[in-house]
Amino acid sequence: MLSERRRAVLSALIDEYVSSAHPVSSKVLVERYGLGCSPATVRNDLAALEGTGYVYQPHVSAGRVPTDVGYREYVDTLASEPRGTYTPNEAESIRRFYATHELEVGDLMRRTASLLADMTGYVSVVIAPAVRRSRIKRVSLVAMGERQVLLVVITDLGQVAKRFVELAQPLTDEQLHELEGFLSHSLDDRVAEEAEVLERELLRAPSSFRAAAATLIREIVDCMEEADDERVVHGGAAGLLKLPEFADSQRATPLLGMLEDGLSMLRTLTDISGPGGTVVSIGRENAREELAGASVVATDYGDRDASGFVALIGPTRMDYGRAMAVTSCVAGELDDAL
Amino acid sequence: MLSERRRAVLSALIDEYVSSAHPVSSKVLVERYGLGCSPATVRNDLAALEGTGYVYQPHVSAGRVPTDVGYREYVDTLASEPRGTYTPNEAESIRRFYATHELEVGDLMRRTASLLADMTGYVSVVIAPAVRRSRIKRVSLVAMGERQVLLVVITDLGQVAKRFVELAQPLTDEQLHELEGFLSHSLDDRVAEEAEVLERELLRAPSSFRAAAATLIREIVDCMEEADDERVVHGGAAGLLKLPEFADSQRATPLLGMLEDGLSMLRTLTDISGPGGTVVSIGRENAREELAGASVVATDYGDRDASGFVALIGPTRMDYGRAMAVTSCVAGELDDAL
DNA sequence: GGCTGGCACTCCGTATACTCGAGTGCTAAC
DNA sequence: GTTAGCACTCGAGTATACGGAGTGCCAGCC
Repeated sequence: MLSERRRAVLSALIDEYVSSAHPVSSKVLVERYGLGCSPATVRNDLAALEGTGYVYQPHVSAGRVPTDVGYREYVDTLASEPRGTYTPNEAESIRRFYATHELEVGDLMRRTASLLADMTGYVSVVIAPAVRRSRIKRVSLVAMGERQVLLVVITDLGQVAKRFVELAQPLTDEQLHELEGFLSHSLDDRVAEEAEVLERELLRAPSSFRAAAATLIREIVDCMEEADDERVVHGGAAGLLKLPEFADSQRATPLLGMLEDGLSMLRTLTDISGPGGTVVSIGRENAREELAGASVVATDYGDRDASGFVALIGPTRMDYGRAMAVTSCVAGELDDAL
Repeated sequence: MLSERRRAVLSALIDEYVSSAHPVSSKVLVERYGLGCSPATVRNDLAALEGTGYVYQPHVSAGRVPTDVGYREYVDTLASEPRGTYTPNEAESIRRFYATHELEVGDLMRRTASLLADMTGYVSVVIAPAVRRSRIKRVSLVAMGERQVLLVVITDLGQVAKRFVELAQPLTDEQLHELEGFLSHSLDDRVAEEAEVLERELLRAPSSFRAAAATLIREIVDCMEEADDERVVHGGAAGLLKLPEFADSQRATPLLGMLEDGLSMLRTLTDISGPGGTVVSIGRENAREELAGASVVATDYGDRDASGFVALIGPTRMDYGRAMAVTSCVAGELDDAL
């Protein structure tokens, strides 16, 4: 499809544009990227690349800028012939970052988000493993009033879901304790998603608190699902404004607004990424209008039991090679950490 | 000190500047604020106010803009003669917002932050009650490996502190269960701050796991203190960019950066606010450079057992009356909710 | 056929000059 | 102490001119 040199020209143009943020001229390409031909030749190639939609000219006497399609081509070639875009030192420092000590999931996510943002200057989004797919390890019932109980569910990853529950009938401390034991024991290693199974367990409950157990099992499932709404952590939002494409605050507002709404971030990212390693979604490829000028690089981590995503959001003029390398390296470390 | 009319002129000037964001002329003041005198007279007053440092002129042929000192004067008079700056409807809708249902503290904080930001358009910061001052209600120990234990502490407000702990010696499930019971029972209603008391409890522990109990009590205190680093919630950051003073992203970056660092927000706000109702810190009055162009309105809530802050951060050109009214109304609702 | 040097052309960004108008300070009169 | 009148200042907006960067195309060359 694309001749060897044209591919090289496109690649050089993108590299240059990524670092300079200015339309790239034929002269610069020849001077800095050793293409072994004259500017005039490169101009012919650029005209051809413009014909196929890979680049465009902001105005007649300007250099070329990559289009979303151009980036897509670039990324696809990149993926097939990966090259190291960070130093071994960086990989090593990521490794050391996670080696420090065993962390509880929430901490792990927060620190991961900071690490990603600090390393790249882009916005990072980290999605923790779904609580409703984690194995229940403990159910605690803490009496808070006459009929009020604080329900706390602890999972195998150390995640916690909690909620106040109003019981229909008051229970004595002993009953509550017994109920807690019953729930902890019979739900041990169970997953909220298999709700029917949980209901079945119920039949074994002593009749004295079967009604309360029924309420609680429903509440457990429900509050674990609700806890999932808060498994989105992000970092580096302030860094966004330092990038020229978001220096105009009008361009940045929609994205920052979206970032604040964890739930919509969650949906957007799950739409983009499947369980298939690193995924890149460029500019208008994104379904959401807020991401029209942005690209997302996402990598999944974990196994079927506990999985989530690690993502970077930057301008379409993003260092894709580096972003992909960093997210996959970090995802790999998360795999190990879990 | 300030003559009756000059005070009125300053007040009118600030009201006008707050809503228009443009330097205010003598003419506008007379026309819109019924000062009952001519523009020339107001000009004399303005010149006097400039002499005392309450207002300044960006350039010779511009109107006047309030200084930090001017705002301070305005706020102090405002505080002594409060006037309703939101409609009864709004107070009612705040009340209804909290009446919906009993919430766990984390949810309560998040929703409060959104409410404040939505109502005012400023950035909101909410600080949850200190975990280390809350009463312990339950200590859960969940075995995660040979010697690894997930420690979860639940407090009377439903807050949770957790951490992985590595025990020196492996314990059997029964020992762990017993230890959990011992800790839950002997630390019930205790506060992490009274660490010495906790240590004393230790002497009552059965010798079989006294060593483990010692480790755990230390970890409990420590992780409750650590949990306090994360009790800061904020909202409305994206709204900041819509304000003309932060439209230039260079001005917004430092503030947004600071907001991302929960710990430094916590310190800053605790420095500003004491346990004394609503506090206002204007522009350069703030110790931190990042807040030089911003004002903070903070109100404390809760009692000695469980207290925190509710704050709004906006430009110095802030609607102080409204901000103060809204924060204190919300703080009052939080008082009731806890 | 593909590559290259030369050249005319386009259009952006910047600088300069100019005008208009808003708002002031001052003065003199009430 | 207040006010009307007036000269003055300076910013914001508009028009104009200019230099330069970069292209497209053509003609010649390998």
